Formats: sequence, structure tokens, C-alpha cells
Amino acid sequence: MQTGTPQSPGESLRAVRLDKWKTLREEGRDPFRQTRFVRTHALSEVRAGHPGNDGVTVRVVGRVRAIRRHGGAAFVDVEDVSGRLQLHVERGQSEAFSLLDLLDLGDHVGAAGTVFQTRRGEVTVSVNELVILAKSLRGLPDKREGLRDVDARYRQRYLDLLANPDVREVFRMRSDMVRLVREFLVEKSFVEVETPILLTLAGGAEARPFATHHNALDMTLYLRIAMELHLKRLIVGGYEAVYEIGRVFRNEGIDTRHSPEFTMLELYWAYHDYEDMMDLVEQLVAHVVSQVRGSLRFESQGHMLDFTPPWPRVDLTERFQAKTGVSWFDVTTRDAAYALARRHHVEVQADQTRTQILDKITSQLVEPDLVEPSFLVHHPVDISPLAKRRGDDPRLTERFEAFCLGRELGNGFSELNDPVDQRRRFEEQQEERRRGNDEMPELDEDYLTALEYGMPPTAGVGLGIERLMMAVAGVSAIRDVIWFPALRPL
RNA sequence: GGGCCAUUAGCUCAGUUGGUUAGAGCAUCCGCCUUUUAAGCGGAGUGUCGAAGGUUCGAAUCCUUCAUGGCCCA
Repeated sequence: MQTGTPQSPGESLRAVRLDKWKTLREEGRDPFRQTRFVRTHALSEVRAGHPGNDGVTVRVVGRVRAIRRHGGAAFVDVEDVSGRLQLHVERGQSEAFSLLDLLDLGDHVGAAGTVFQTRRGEVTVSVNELVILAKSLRGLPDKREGLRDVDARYRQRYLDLLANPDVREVFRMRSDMVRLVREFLVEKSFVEVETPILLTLAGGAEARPFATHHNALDMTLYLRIAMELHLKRLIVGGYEAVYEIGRVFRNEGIDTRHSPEFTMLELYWAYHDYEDMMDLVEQLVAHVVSQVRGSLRFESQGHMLDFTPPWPRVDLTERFQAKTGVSWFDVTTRDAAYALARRHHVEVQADQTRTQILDKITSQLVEPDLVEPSFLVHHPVDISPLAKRRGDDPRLTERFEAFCLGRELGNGFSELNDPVDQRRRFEEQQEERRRGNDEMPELDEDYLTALEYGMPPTAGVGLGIERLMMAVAGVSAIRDVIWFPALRPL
């Protein structure tokens, strides 16, 4: 230590540990030269095996989470992915005891010994061999309080996971959920595919894409904002049921409910319509929820939710009229939409179009009521450029959005497979794009070509994995369900 | 984008009206302790008070700007 520049506690702690590491190297047991340690039991297995395994020799590994020294003996709590177990190390029993002076909280160890039970009933391994498998040079977060600092929790998620068991639980649920989705769809003969992320043109949704540059081709490429148009090309190619679970990217703000990259499940089902798809979505979500939560009914964010199918169907334009007193179709101009918004205290920006304003009125007046799992159905064609029209009213579409807790979980419809109608709607989007709406995708001529070869009647849906997770896990921040959420760089 | 709030030791947090040397628990270090488990007992050290300016005899505390995060609104 240099005089005049006192070390911080963190630095001095690190210095002490570096020193211990040095000693270990000198003794020929450099932890970072260790490669593997063959274990016979996960820590929870040792506990579960008791009393049958009393006296049995086991080999275990884990991270040191607590050390309680008692003079001539010590208890060392270790943790592996399965749980915790305590080790007992006694002076004179082995060389292991002398290693305790070089052992710190957070180190990874391997231990061999025999299983016994303490007076207090704790299943314990009496250690006769102890190896430090990796050294921790920094102190772990507080053992009682965990890691609370929100910024640190996201920036150093590994510490969050180490310190906060409920965080591990949320991510375990996320892994389970995705696995259950796959199992459900595979069982229904859906085929998992992968479609491109780098595109010359990002369509299938309304959002600003991220742009990147391909050096060899010297051209701008865009990151996908949806998988939709490629998955439907596969339906043209003869697949009857496909799905993809993958990352999509939307160039918008970062806050508690928005992440620039998120995971979407999209699936397409030939010779079926939006009613079939709603049934499938209900079954899919119910399957996942019942497995992950153990019940179709549970409380989330202060609301009792019941995912038991069938979910209520709410007609969009009927509900719109009930809420506003005006028919969607009587609002024919931008000025009329603007006046309606003002009348219902919905704030509107100067550059918003008629459909954007109507969409916004819907999201503020209709959607918040959809707390229980439900479907909003039959959206007007002007906000549904890829959905098939209803036979009995061509102003409406065979479309649905799944809602829960007032938030959209997913969006699906009977896919528009009429290439002429699709071209007309794409051209309307181009018109709006020219008027300055940069969320409108460019016209995808190649997709229209595919449709002209003939796409069967098909139903499709996209479900936001994070949205579903937030409802299922009962958390309100999207960052709490993404392992490494996007943050501003420091 | 706007408003409000937060940022103090490695971690979790106190810090009064602007006033002497900025505190506690955990962790760390030293000593004791051979069935403890939030082990215990005795002792010790800790800091760019988010950053940069400013006001003041004096700033963790008041003001300004900035950074990051949170909540609400858009």
C-alpha cells in the first residue's frame, strides 16, 4: 500500500484475496489451474438421500456462501445450482483445515467426505479433501439484504442472480415457459424454423427498424421487426404449421415497459382461421400457465386472473362505440378523429394520422378494461393491413388481440392471402409513409410475388414472450424478465 | 420528451436547522472458540457523500448543470 493513497475497503479486500491466491500458487494449488472435480452428488441429492446415505462418501462442488469458524473446526456452506449444503472441516482430520485460511466467501470448491447429521439435525459432509477450484477476488453482495440497487441488479445481473433467489425463480419460470411452448407446439405437429434477422427491408409490423451496414455488399441492412412475412412465405412453400421463437428489434425508447430487443413467438397454421387460432392460443397459454404456476388461477399485480378457456371475446368497434358514443366508421377524417380524442381527453400529437388517433383512443378507452385474459376481436381493416376481411362486413377483419392486465399479449388473424388486396393495402401504407410516418414499412414486392403463387387460408399469431412472462410472473418491469436488459451505457 | 424522487463504506442503509473527526449492520482484518447455521465473544480499519461548477467563515446537507436509475405523464 502506498502512503498518502489509502486503499478503499473494496481494494484492500481484493488485495487480501490476491495475496491468498499468491500463497496458493506458491503451494502448487493455484485454483485457476484446476480443470475439473468429478462430483458424485448434487448438493440437494446429498440432503435428499439422508438418512440412507449416512456414512457414505460423497464428492460435491459449489460456491462458498458462508464460513462459520469454531476454533478447531469450521462449517462451510456451499451452494450449487441444486441448493445448499454445509461442510464440516475439523483440525487434524485432514489438510483441508489449513486451507481454510486461504478460503473466502465466493470461492468455488470441491470437497470429498462422509455424510452425517449434526446435533441440530443438519445433513452435513465431514470433509477429508478440499480443493479450491476458483477464487473470488471480490466480495459478494450482502448475505441478508441481497443486491437492491436497481441499476447494479441490471448491469451486473450475475450478482443479482447470486444474491436474490426470487430473481432466479423468475428466470426459471421464463425457461420453463419457453420449453412448454415448444412442447405444446411440437405435440401439435408445428415445425420450428428460423428466418432471417438481417434484411434489406423490415416489414410485418409498424415500427422503426435498426439499420446496420454490410461491408462486403456495401449496403444498408435492417434488423427484423417481425418474422411474419417470412413465415408466411414458408406456408406458400408447403409447410402447414410453422413457428419461430426469436428476437425481434424495434428502434424505440427504453423504459420499464419497452425493450429495443425482445422475444416473439409467431406461429402460422394453414387451413385454419382466426377462431381456430384463438382456441389454440387459449390452450397454449393455459398449458403454459398451469404448468408454470401450478394453476390456471393466480394473483398478478393485485388482480385475480383466470386463464381457463374460453376467454371473453370483446368486439372492438362495438366497444369503441359504447365508450365514445360514436361509430368508428363515422370518424372519416383526421379532424373528426382529433375532435373525438379531445372530447375524451386523449392527448394527440400534431403529426398523428386518423388511424393513429383512433388506435390511441382505443388503447386508452377500451384496452385498460381488459384485465382478465380476453380477446379484442374484429379490428377495422384500416389498422389491420395483413388481416383478411370479414365476409359479412369488409370494413372489418378476422383479427384478434389477446389481452391481460390491460396489456396486449399477442396479435393474430386470418392471414390476408389475396395478393391484389394485399398490394392495395401495401400501397396505402406507402402513401402514409410518404406523408411522413416512418413506422410504415416499405412495400415488400417479393412477398407479394410469393402470395401470387398461392397461399392457402392460414391463421397466424404473434405472442410477446416478455409480455406473457410479466403477467405470469407478476412483475411490472420488462427488465425483470430479460436476463441482460438494454441499458444506457455508463 | 415533461414532472417528481433517488444516488453516502464491498453490500444494505442512517445522517437533525448548513457547524468540530460522516455513522450502523453485514462483509473484511486480528485474537478466542471442535456440532454451528442471521453461530458467538473481544478488538481494528473503511469513504472522490454519483460528477462538475457555485453560494458560504464552513456543504453529504443550499443552488445550477450533467450522468444513471425509479415512479408518474406523454
